[in-house]
Amino acid sequence: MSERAGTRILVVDDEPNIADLVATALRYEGFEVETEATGRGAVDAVRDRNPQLVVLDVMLPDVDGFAVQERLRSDGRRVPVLFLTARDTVEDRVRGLTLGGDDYLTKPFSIDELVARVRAILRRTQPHEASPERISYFDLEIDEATRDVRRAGRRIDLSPTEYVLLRYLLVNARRVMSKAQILDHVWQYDFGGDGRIVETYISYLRKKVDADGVPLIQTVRRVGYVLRHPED
Amino acid sequence: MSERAGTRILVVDDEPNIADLVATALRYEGFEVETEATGRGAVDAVRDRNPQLVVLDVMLPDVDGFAVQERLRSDGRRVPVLFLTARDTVEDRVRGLTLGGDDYLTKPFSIDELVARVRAILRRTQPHEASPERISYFDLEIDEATRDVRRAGRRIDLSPTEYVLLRYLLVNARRVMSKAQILDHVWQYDFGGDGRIVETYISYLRKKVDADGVPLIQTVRRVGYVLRHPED
DNA sequence: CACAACTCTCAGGTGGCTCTCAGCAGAGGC
DNA sequence: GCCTCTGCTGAGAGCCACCTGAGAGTTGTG
Repeated sequence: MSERAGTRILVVDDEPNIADLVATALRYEGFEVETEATGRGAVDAVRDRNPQLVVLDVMLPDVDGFAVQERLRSDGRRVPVLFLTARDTVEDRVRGLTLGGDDYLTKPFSIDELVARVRAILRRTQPHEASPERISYFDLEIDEATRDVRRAGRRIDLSPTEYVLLRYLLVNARRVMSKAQILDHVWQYDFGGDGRIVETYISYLRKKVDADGVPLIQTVRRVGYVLRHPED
Repeated sequence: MSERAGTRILVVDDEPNIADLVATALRYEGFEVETEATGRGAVDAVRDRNPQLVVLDVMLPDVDGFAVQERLRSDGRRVPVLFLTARDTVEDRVRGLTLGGDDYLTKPFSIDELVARVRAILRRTQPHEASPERISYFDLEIDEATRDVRRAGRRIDLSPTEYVLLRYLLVNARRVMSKAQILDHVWQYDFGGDGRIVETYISYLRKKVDADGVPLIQTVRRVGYVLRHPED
């Protein structure tokens, strides 16, 4: 975490709610974050502050995100970009993005997914930056690169939502997370339903992860859920 | 990757988009890349920087690519060249190129094909450069030199696109690749369609590659495709 | 010029994933 | 022990990602 203290990230979105949401989440992860609302401001901010990564909305009021990237390129800046796009804008204009270490995420996204992408990009561009590809607790392990999930060496198949939920619990192993926290991190930020969906997905996970072996997914009544060994 | 860190490549194209595309892709592979937009600039850059390989557009505003090559030869430079040509130009003038360690690629090309050619040339000219001609996973193997594809020893016939797609999955075995990534790397850079073509070609590949034996080409719903043994 | 190979589009069908809901079980308070 | 509240889980609806066969258009070849 402390290695991350010097890592500057610029977040560019004209919706203050989204910019705040993303900035807050990234600051909590230990990054230094600044926000901009316009393409023009983004170009200036990159010049001034020289961030290691830009989170960039494609739909901006003045210059669109792709133009901002080209501007940065022609400036000779090699800063990698994580684009935020609407679902229907994606297919056609995203071509070529994944070549240079850039990536994209469709709105609405989940915070945990955003953080995971940010980490993945920084891992590629700053290899010395310590942020492990493998996360494990007891006999449960996740490989971020291959999306492999293993319990005692045996491979487990998870759906996307199940995977993000388990990763969230694993990263916060031994810490009780409330249903509200889980909803905020794992589900898309515009999710309208209530916390009962978390119960459902916990149930799915238990069937797959805790099927054999000690149960690692624990309920803490009226508080939330933890990933923890019963005797730990 | 680290052996490649000292390998300098010069990219010469007067269209900035193409030069950027190629440079970005090669940098991502770990090469040191510089770009030039003119034949004259290319000759100077080769003198100054002494690259191990030149990627050279045949159609340049001032001196054409072949003339640049002759100029380099008469300078006593033995640097190998990968020519980029339009489909309808100069099929005849390109013949005989492969004798000198050179090669060519017709525009529009796919990034993965370009990278493969670059690797092949460097393999020939810098034999110590570690980059295997054979790539294999489980009982599936391909030979880059002969374009042989074998499953459990049995030869498999693939169309050009099928081959590039399979090679991409094979190089990234056990890693889930999104349709966007596949499109960016495997299809020609000017392809206008959407990701459904990937589904079609995955279907073709399955019929040929996974016809007998365990299915290696796996769908990860809402994420992408992987080449992976089911129990691995 | 006919034929074969290849690329790409499209539409119908299928199944996986997400989410809702209701009934049940277990924990904790009294 | 009884009651209430919280959480668990099976069933199922709806959506949409994906699969595949058919065919059109193009290019290469004998």
